Amino acid sequence: MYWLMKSEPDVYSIDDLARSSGPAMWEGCRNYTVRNFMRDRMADGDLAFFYHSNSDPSGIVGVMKIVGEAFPDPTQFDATSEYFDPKAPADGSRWLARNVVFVQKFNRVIPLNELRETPGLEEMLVTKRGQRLSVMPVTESEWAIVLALGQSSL
DNA sequence: GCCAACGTTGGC
DNA sequence: GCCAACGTTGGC
Repeated sequence: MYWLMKSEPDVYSIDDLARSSGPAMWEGCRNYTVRNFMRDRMADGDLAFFYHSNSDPSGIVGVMKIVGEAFPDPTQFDATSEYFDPKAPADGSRWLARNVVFVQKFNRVIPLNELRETPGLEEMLVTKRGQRLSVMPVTESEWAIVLALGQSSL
């Protein structure tokens, strides 16, 4: 499957991922729909768009790859972390993380506005009003269209 | 910084 | 199990 995963670049950007020598942990997701995606639908080797949220402009900035399986997010047990969850069951099943590796940074940001205006992306979840999931599926045709935009030098 | 949308919590 | 209150996301 294909995915879109959001991060605020002030917190973690695609440049941070590109600098990372090995896999990076995608942590801190605290939404059950996202948890279920990461647990049940996401697979080793899946590709994902890296989306910068709360940015100027917000948009898709590159591609990464999921490596390995889901595992308990260690930040849920870390009292010093902003992601600490005092009610998290000890088995770690409430909040999961995934490892990701950098694949490519696009020549340019593909802003949300452009996604909304691009034929074929009318149903893309990230363009929907009120859509707040930080991890969401992308269809194969959406993937191909966005990838072509990202590899153009417009 | 505003606020719409929507997820989560908790009283009942 | 309903639903009001509250918290969070994230575009603008």
